[in-house]
Amino acid sequence: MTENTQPPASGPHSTPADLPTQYTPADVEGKLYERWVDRGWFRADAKSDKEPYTVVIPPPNVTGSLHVGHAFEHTLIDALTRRKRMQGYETLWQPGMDHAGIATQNVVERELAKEGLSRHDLGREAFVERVWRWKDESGGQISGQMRRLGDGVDWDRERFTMDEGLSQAVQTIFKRLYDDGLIYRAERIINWCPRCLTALSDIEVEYQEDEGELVSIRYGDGEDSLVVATTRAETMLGDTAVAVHPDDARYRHLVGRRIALPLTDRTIPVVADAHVDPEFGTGAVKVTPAHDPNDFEIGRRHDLPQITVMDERAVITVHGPFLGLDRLEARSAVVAALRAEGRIVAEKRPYTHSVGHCSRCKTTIEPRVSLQWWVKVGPLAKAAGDAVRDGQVTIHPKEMTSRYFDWVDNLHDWCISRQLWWGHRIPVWYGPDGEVRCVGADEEPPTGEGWHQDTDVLDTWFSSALWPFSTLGWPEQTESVEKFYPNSVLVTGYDILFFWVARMMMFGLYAMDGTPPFHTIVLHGMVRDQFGKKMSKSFGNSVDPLVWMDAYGSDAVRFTLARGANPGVDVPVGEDWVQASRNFANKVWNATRFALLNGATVTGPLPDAAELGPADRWILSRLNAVVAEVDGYFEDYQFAKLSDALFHFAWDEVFDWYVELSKTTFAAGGRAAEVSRRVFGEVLDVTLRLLHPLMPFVTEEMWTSLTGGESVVVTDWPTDSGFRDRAAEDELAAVRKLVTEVRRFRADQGLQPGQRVPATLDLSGTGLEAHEEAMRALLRLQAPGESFEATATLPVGGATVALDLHGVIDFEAERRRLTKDLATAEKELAQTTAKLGNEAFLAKAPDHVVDKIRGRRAAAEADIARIGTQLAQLP
RNA sequence: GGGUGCAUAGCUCAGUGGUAGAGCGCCGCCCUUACAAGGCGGAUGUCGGCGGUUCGAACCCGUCUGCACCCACCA
Repeated sequence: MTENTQPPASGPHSTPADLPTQYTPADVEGKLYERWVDRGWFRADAKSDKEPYTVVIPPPNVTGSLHVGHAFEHTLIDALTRRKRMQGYETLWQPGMDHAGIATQNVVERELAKEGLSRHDLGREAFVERVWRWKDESGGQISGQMRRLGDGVDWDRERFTMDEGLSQAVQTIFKRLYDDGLIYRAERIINWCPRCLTALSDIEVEYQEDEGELVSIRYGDGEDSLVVATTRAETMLGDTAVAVHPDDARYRHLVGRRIALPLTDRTIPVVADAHVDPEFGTGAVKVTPAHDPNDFEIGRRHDLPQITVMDERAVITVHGPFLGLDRLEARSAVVAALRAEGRIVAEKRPYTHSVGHCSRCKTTIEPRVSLQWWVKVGPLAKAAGDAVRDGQVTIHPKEMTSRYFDWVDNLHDWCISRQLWWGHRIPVWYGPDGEVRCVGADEEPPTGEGWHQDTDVLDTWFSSALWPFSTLGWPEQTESVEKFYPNSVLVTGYDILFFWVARMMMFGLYAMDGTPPFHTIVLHGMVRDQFGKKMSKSFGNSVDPLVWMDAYGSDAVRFTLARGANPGVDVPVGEDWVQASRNFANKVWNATRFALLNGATVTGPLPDAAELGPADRWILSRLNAVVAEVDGYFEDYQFAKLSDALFHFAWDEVFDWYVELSKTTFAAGGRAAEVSRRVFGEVLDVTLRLLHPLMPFVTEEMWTSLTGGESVVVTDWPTDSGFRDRAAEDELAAVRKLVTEVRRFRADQGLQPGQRVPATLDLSGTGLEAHEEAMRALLRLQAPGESFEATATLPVGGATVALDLHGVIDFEAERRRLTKDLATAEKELAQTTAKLGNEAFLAKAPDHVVDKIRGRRAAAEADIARIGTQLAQLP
C-alpha cells in the first residue's frame, strides 16, 4: 500500500469538491496521455534487469486512417502490456507502420488520377517521392489516433517498414535466402492484375462466384473433330492442344492426331491427360498454356508450346481481326466469328463459376506467364509447421491451429516480385554479359558499364515478415534484439494468419537460428456492426473510432471493444453499447467521487480482520477473489469475460451495495467508520488498478485523486492476498436478498421508492442484527411513532418486517403477488420432492447436488408456510 | 469437393452434465444527499428439428435443416 508522507498535492483534484458530477473525457485524456509519454513510462529499456514483455503492433498500412478494427486490436494489446508493465516487466509495445506496397501505391495513383495524371507521367523517382509525402501525412493521422486511444507504445522506437534499418534487414535476409538457394528466379504462370500491372501471390487473389457464359465450339473437321466448352472463348487464339481423359472411349481415336484450330491457320494435337474430367461438359478441354494455370501444367506434361495472345493489360496481341481488343471485347468478337463459321454448336448458357480477382482493386485476374522471383517455401514452411506441432508456439483459440497447418503444410512457392514502384527494390543486379549478382546490405552494388538493378520491388509481406526483429535493429546484434526477441505474444486478426503470421514464423525461425518470433499467437475476430454484419464503407455501417471517442471518450470505446472480445470470434459493436460503457466510466468517476467526499483513505495499513465489519469482510473477500479471477482471464486472453467480471463486480457489488451499506457506517462515525473508510479506499484503489488496462484514462484520473500517488501506470498490479470470508459473503447475500424482497413488496404496494414508512424490523435469530440500521436506511423505514399500527407483517428469511401502511396498502395486489409466489413455491416443492424420491438419483448424484436439492426443498417448504401466514393475515 | 465453426430472450452474445444468464431494448415507479450518463421493481425463452446416452442434457453422441468462414477446384 502506498504510504503517503506528503499531502496528495500531486493529485489532479486535491479536494473532492473540485470534482464535477460528470466525467468529461476530453478534459483529461489528452493531458494524461502527454504526461505518460513525457515521463517516459512507455519507454522500454534494453539494459533493464527486469524480465522483458514484448508485443509488436501489427503495423497498420499507411493507406489512410485507423478503423474500429485497429482500435479493437490496440485495446487488447494495450491492456496486456499495461498489466505487464504494472507487474514489473520491462514492457515493449512496439509501434510502427507498414508501407503496404500495392495498397498504398493504388491509393496514391487514385489521388493522381484526380489530377488527371498517372504514375508514368511523373516517372518512378517523382512518384515514389509523392508516395513518401502521402506516407508522412497518413502516418501522422495514424499516430494521432493511437494517442487518442491511449496506446502505451514506445514512440522512440517507432519504425516503418521502409526505414533505412528495416530495408537493410530486408536486403540481408534476401541475400541469405538467395545464397541458400531458397530464393530463385523462374518463368511460371502467375496471377497477374491487368490494372495494377503486377504479379500477385496466391493469397492476394480473392475468388468469388461470377456469372459467366459457357459456349461449345467445334474444333477440327469431319471425323477429326470434337466439341470443347469454354467460358473464355478469346483464349482459343492461344490454344496449343485439346486434352481428353486417357480412358475416354469417345475420343480415343483422336489422341495423338492433329486437328484444325478454328479462326487460325494452325493445327493442334489432341492429348490424353488425367486432369480432364470426362464427366464435365463434353469431356474435351481446350488447352491454353499461356493463359490458364491448369493448362500451363498440362502444357508442361505434354511439352506444348505457349502462345501468348494478350499483353499485360489483357489486350489481344495476335495479328488479325482481334488485334487491340481487350479480353471482354475479344470474347464476344471471337464467338461471333466462330458462329459465322458455324462452329458454335451450343448457344451460350449462363454458368456460375469461381473467378479470381485482385484483392486490392477487384479486377479479374489474368493468369500470365512471366519471369518472377520466388521463395522456395518447402523447408521454411516445414519449420513453421513444426514449431507449432512440437508446442514451441501455441495458437489461441486452438481451433485456428488446424487452419494454420492446412496452409503451411500445403504451401506453394511464394511469388515475391511485384512490378510496382513503391517498395523494397529487389537487390539483384544484372551485368552486361548476363551476370546475375545478389547484393547484401553490407556490399556495394556493381557499378560498371551495363550493370543495372532489377526494376521490381518485393511483396510488401516480405518486409512485414521480419517485423518482430527488424524493428529491434536486426541484422545488427543490438541489445534490443537480445532483450526483446522473441516477442512474448502476437495479437492479430485471423484474417492475416497466412499473409503475415505464417510468414513471420518462417522468416523468424530462419533468421534467428530456429527461435520462433513469439511463443503465443492470439487471433482475434473482426469488428462487426451491432447486427453482426461485416463493416464496409459501401454498406455504410463502418465506424470511425474517433467519432465515438469524441462523443463518449476513449475508455468507453475501449471497454466496449474488450467486452465483445470472445476468443477468435467476430466482435459486434454498436453505438448503444459504447454509451453503456460511457455510463460505466461515469459510474467509476462518481463512485470515486463519493469515496473522496466521505473521506475514504489509502493511508496506513489495512485494519486487522478482527476490526472489520461484516460488509468490509465481504467486500475484501470478493475483491481478492476478483483479482484472482481477472488474472486468470488475462493469462487466458479472455477479454470479454475479464471485462464482464470487472463490470459486474465494480458496478453491482462495490458501487452499489457496498457504497449503500457504507453510508450508514460513515454516518455512525467512530472507529467502525474509520475502519470502513480505510477499507473503502483499499477496495477502490484495487478496483481502479484492475480496470486501468481497459480504461486507462478515467482510472488514472480517479486513482491519483484518491491516492495522491504519482500514476496508476507505474503502480503495482494487485495481487490476491488470499483473504476469503465465506461467512461474510453468505451474510451479505442474506442482507441483499432480504432487502430486495421488502423492496419488491414496497413496489407492489405502489410506494414511491423514496417514501418513508413507519415500520419495525425484527431481525432476532437471523444473525443479521448488525445490519438493522443499514437495512432500515436501504428500505426507507422510519422509526415507528406513537401511533404506529402495523397493517402488513412480512416474514422474510426468518426476519419480520411490520409496516404501518395506513392509507397506502393495496391488499389485492399483495394477494395476487402472494398467490403467484405460492404457486411457484409449490411447483418447486413438487419438483424437488420428486427428485429426492428418485432412488437412481440419490444413488448416483454427487452429494453436493443432493444437498442442494434438499436445500431447495426446505426453502420451498418455508416459503409455502410463510406465504400461507401472510395470505391468512390479509383482510 | 475438403475443413472449421455457429444456431440460447426483441437485438448482440456468455453459458462443456445438476433451479436458463448478461448488456442493450421493453413495462411500471422515482431527481431517494456520489452519479437521471442515475435509482428501485418487473416481464420476456418448447436453448434450430428429430432420435440416442444418462437418475438428470442448452451442454455428450447420431442425424436433419439453416447460416458463417477458410482452403482447393471449377473447361
